[in-house]
Amino acid sequence: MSCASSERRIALVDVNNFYASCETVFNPKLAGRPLVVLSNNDGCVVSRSAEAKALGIKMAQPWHLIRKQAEAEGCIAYSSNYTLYADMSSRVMAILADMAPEHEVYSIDESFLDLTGVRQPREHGLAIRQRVRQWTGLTVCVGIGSTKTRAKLANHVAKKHPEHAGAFDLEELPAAEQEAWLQRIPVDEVWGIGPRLRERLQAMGVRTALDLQQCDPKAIRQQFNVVVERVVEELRGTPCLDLELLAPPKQQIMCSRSFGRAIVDVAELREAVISYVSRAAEKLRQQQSVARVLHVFAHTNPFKPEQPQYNASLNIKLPLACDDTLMLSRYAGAAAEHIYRPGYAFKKAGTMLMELEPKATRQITLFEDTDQLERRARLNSVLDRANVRFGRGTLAVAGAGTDRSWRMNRGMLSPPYTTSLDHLPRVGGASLNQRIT
DNA sequence: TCTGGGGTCCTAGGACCC
DNA sequence: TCTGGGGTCCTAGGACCC
Repeated sequence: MSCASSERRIALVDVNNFYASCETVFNPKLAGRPLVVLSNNDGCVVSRSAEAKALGIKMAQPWHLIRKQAEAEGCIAYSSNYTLYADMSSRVMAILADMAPEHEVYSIDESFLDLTGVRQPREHGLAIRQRVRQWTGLTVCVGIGSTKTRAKLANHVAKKHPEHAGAFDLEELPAAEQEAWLQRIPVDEVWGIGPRLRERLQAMGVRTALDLQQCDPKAIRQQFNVVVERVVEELRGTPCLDLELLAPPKQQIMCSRSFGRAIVDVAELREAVISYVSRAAEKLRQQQSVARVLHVFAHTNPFKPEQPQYNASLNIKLPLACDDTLMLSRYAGAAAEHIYRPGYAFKKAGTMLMELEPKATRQITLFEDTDQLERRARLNSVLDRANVRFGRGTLAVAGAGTDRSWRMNRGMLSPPYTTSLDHLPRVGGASLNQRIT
């Protein structure tokens, strides 16, 4: 007995040009203009409006190399405003959660929805699109398929072919039409096929998504590995990847940054590393884990090969797994001093917390001072609450420095429109805040 | 002056053991 | 002359994703 409605249907919903679109929502004058959002330190292009794409601006291009030309063509650049994007993301995700029984938040702007059993999946996709647009001002595309990989492909079609109105269901088509679409899609547009695999596949004559789908999975496993084999199976409609409804806890937590200017002083390197490990510890406590290993690294600017280069890192096994900012800061500071070498211009440093385990089942050691641990836990919780309520960095360990002139550059940052009363958009000349006060 | 940050999974190969 | 073999664990590095 075949019952169409019981077949697995996965939708991939993603926001078009997410960061650039967030900026436009709050500054409508930007609509229709070429606009890019830059990575930290205003380094690379990480999001582009349709008009910026039309100018030929590519993802990940260093801004300083294309700035002159782009600005001459009327392109506007913004520094990335993650506070704003994270808030907009949670609004979109709340809508999606409401429109499907189960969904997986896959990234800041993408979500997989389970539409199995929905009678007209594509119509539902259009409804999702309509609601997100109305409630947030953002535009999403919806791709529907029997596996995650096919949903991704369908999403690609929805984005590239406006005649589908932003929602495309691969499975509602007859087999011949499905194949025709797959044949139009280059193999490296398939989820999981990057530049290296594309090269190897092309050498074998596998150029399109259809070519890859028609490969023998077992042969692919022989020549590549189990990951590529799963891609082929998913393309053929055999699910290998399930929806992950609950995000599993991270296995490692990293915080690293490039500096706004090079650091030559050990005291500054120490400050930077301590401020990064503080942030990492905050994330660690958020997921209620403790870390057993701390990794600290720093390096010079690889893009300046004429300058002396130095790459250093240190792994520290902690005496007990912990989530304590003060303790982690002490070790991170010592590590920074240990890897520091005079005579080098450091451009980037970072910390990683590894070998994480749930705090609840942490192994207790024989000699630990329980009272001290409890006092520290209370201190960290005050730290976290203050920083949530009054903004990141309100309370910090002194070792993280107060001047921080090495901090990243964000010269073109938009206001935190949605998360600060002071920056609510103004209507009729007066902000809500002014009326309140 | 100016080139991001944060993750995951898999594999190969070495160390070590019996 | 002739120099095992299999298992496990760990780590580094590759490849991918957004």
